[in-house]
Amino acid sequence: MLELRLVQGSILKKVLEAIKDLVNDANFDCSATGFSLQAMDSSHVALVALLLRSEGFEHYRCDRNLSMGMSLTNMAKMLKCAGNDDIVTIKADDGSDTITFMFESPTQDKIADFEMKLMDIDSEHLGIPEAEYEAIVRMPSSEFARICKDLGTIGDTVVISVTKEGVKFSTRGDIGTANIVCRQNTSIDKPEEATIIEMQEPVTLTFALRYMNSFAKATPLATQVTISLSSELPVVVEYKIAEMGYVRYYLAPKIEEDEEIEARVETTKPKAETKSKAEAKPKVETMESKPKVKKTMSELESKPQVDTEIEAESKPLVEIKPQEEETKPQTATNGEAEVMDVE
Amino acid sequence: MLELRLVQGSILKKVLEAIKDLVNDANFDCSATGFSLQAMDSSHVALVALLLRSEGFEHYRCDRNLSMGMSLTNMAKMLKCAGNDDIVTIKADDGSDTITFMFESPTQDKIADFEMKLMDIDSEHLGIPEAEYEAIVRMPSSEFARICKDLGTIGDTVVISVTKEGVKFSTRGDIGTANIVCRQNTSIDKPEEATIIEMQEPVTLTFALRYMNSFAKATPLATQVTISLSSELPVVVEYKIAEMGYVRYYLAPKIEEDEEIEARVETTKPKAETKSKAEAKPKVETMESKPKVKKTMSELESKPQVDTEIEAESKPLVEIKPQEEETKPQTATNGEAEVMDVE
DNA sequence: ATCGATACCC
DNA sequence: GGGTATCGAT
Repeated sequence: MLELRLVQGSILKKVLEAIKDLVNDANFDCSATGFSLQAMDSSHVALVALLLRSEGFEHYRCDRNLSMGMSLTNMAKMLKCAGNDDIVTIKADDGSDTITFMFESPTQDKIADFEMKLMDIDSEHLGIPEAEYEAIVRMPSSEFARICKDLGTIGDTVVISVTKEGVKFSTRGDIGTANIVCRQNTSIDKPEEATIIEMQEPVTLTFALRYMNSFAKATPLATQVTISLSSELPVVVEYKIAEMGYVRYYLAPKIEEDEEIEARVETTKPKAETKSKAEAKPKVETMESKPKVKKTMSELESKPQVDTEIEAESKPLVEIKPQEEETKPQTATNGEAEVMDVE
Repeated sequence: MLELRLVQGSILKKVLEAIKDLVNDANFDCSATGFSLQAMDSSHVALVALLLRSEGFEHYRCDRNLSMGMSLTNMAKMLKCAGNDDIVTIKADDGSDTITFMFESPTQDKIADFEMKLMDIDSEHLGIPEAEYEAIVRMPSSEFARICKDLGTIGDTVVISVTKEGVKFSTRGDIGTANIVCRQNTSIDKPEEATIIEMQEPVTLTFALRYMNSFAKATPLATQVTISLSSELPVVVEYKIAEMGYVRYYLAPKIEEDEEIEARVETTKPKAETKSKAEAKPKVETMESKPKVKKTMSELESKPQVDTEIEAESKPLVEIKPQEEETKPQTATNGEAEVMDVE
């Protein structure tokens, strides 16, 4: 028996808007600790981790650990039917293959319940390491979203450089180039507008704007976003959910090549294990971009699904593997099992 | 070396929104006088003239006259990346084939620079005559925009009639007819809402609503619009830009035929010199409109490009020529050189 | 079908 | 000025 009552139902609505573009189907894990999810995006390039701690719910009953496979698309559809001020209750009976979402209007004059079929999703629980980051940038989430959106109109990738002066976002595209520098500012009176940089080491990394813009869908969840960067590690983009937990996105950096190296790569065929695949949806653009060897965070070491372990604070390994661009699902090019069978 | 600093950067954003629909590529001319542009719309029917006087800039440095060809589409894209409160600086080095737009947030915490390639646009500088107009209507720009939009849902052309009582906008379409009369009102307390008519002679002229609605994109630039009308002259629709200059649109009137004449024209093939051409982008609309003989302001006497002459106050001739609907570029039907080579 | 742009409302 | 909703484009 599962019964989770969330007074601020809009949080769940926003959470689904924040992840449904990236992940179509996923298992929600429910334990005494909280309600959580962890999934690779459908192209196996990025990873989403959600945690809603039990303390954040008005009422939280979870008799035994459950892993419930859901279509996030359909779940989002149902949650859209909840008013922003509605109280949302999630219910599931033991052994049931459905889940129920209940929406109560603030006045209690309207009570709705939506039942959704669960699905069997074969995923393994991924371990995500705690890591030390060379630079952590904290900035207004809306500003980060605006920058990613703007740069996305110019180019496909963003180079993020952190120095102690500030953080620079750069891109380059057919129509020109763009650089946006945000200086550190400890806005004391308006902490929501602060930009704070904790930096051990200057870092410069490159990422696909396409994913950054997907991550930015979480903007309504938090006024601030935290971007944690280290060379050779996936970036972590985190939106804290007040009193409850977070949505975190992980994305492996692309290997940045300067022009010369790029030229060399052209003649050197990408090796098999780099899994260079054609981009699934080549944008209609000058296809001048040479094939590049990219790094991917494709396979995370899968942790045996001991249980429906909630805490993401466990510390297994993350292997950085060569990155592929968005791939057609399951055209596995090596013998390793894919992390998820569901795309 | 060019460096223009505009504190109210939103003006430039609005200017581009106001002209980019009409003109795809154009030369910006920069001289000690100011920053200006003059271009025919892509179908060579309407003309846009922009002037931003140097006095309106916080800092204005223009060592020598420059004519810089830009893709207005791309320039608009970049300016969209500026915040509405940003300070915008335009920079170009001598001999450089790029231009840089710098955006500074009001707090100076965010500084962006966007570099755009210039293009070589073969345009001649058009002379625009100062003319006496039989009637000048000054009215709220939003009201004018609303009228054009509304009439555009009913018909394709608007008949503007000015009498001393007021100005009447009329149209006729498949579903019926519409007449909107605006009476003169010298709103003293709210001058922005005034409608003022200066009239020597009653005037009635007909214009394509399609263009009027493009002109109305400039509405955010000014609370009032000025419409200057004379029989046989292109209408001038002017939006003043506070402290800086203006955006002016010129459009030749159509020859208005009543039903009987129209019927006759149907049987009478339009003469060669009327240059009736197929509409380049036939909107998905009931193509019942019979071919009509229209007047065009297609060829303005081109003034030799003495220099990057800024002032539009020079007074060459405008020849009123039979109007064509939007044409495929450069299917010239007579020996005269087209005014612009770039479409 | 999805995304982006635009128009309207708060 | 921001958010939402609708419409058009890809």
